[in-house]
Amino acid sequence: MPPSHAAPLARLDRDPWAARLPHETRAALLAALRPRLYRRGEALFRQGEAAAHFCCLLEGELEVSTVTPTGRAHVLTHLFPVRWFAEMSFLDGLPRSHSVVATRESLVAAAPRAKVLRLMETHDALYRGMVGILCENMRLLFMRVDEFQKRSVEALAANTLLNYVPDARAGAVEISQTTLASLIGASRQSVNACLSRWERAGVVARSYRRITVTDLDALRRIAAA
Amino acid sequence: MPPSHAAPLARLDRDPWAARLPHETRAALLAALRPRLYRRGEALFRQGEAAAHFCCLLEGELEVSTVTPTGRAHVLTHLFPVRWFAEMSFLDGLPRSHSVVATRESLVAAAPRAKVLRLMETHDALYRGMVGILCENMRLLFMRVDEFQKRSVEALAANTLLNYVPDARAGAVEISQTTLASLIGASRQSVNACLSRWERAGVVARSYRRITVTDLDALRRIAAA
DNA sequence: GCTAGACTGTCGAATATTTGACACTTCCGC
DNA sequence: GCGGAAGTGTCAAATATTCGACAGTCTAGC
Repeated sequence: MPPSHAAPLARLDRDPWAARLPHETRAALLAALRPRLYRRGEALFRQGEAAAHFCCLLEGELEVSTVTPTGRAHVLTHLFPVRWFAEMSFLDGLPRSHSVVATRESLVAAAPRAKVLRLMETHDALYRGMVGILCENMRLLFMRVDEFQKRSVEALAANTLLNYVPDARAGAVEISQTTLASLIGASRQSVNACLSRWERAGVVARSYRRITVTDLDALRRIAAA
Repeated sequence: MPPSHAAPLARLDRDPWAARLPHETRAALLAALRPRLYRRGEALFRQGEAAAHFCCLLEGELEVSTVTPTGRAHVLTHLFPVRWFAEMSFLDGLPRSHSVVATRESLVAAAPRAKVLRLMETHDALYRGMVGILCENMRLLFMRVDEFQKRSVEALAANTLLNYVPDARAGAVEISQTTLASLIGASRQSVNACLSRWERAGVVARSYRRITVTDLDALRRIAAA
């Protein structure tokens, strides 16, 4: 489905975070947002750049990644709409810790940092709201670290897949095996072998760039093991 | 060295975070802090409890851990003085995500949440300062996730050790191999084998509950590999 | 519609890691 | 000072994972 050009910010009407802001604050923030369409593969910003915007993904999908000092790129996670992001750099003013790239055509609304900072001077709720987003993301990150203390590809793949299921339609997670492997830092072959085993057991179905979860409970059991 | 009972909060004189607060704000926060001595093994609070305090470790060492739904305990990290903590639960008011236990006799100053919240109403710098701590810790956590995308015990152990070196005296990291293994989610035997190899190569020296790094550059090279 | 580039499925050999076992050491608390 | 709990060093067998290779499939973009 192509992103809607007519009323780009319309999707924010149903965003629970924005809804919790005072009416006037919310209106002021929305007025500062500038929507922009990104093509597949296009970068929103790169690791190391200065924080310049507070952003919201309205449609599409974004990939958050880092390059290690040695040059290898690691995918941290993917973002799905509606999702506010880039709040950490915004709040502490330090350079971006990650690169963000559109993995498909995506609609992103961005508010310039200077403008939002000025807004915050009079709208305290905006600052507090952003801290709320930060806390939420930090709790997710803690869960992520927890998952990594299981080292088997089986458990890691199951956990990662489960994290993506909420953003999937009908249990079909649109992710390549190669990317899934990169998310957990394993080789694509071992991930493939794992999925192959699961398919034989009737837990998932594989197809090109897509994994369909057919037995969610079984997957959960594998993830917990 | 036994914690000093005379002027427990004296160590905060040289804490850079507190120093950055406005004089009056800093004084008000310090007035709200109540120092308490914890014995080895004693818990400050448990995962799932309500946020009740904003805390600062003055002396000793704390262990941050979770219990997974299956009941297995995982060590997330250790805290060393001077270190403010418990800011996430404080800011979002949600239950503690981790348990915190003293691994040796430790001096901790804690300020009741209600009192600090009241303080924040008039001292905005306190709120902003706490958000600064949160951002800092989140960036550390991001680095942690990054490290986990290397899966070899060798690289994980090296990275973890490097993280602990700044808190060590003369390169001697006081940590049991068993705990190190739990930090990276590997078996103690493979960690031991790894350390044994490093010792033969002259990178570290092993002794009871202590690992002394003798060739920091070599360790860094291993961590990056 | 074609085609280059990306993704998948699978193999065997080479490594790395876990597991269970056992003897030994260190140190904390009584 | 002693006893028990916790930690260490090492082993061999069983598993799990990586790596290199190769043939085949899919699809975005021209």
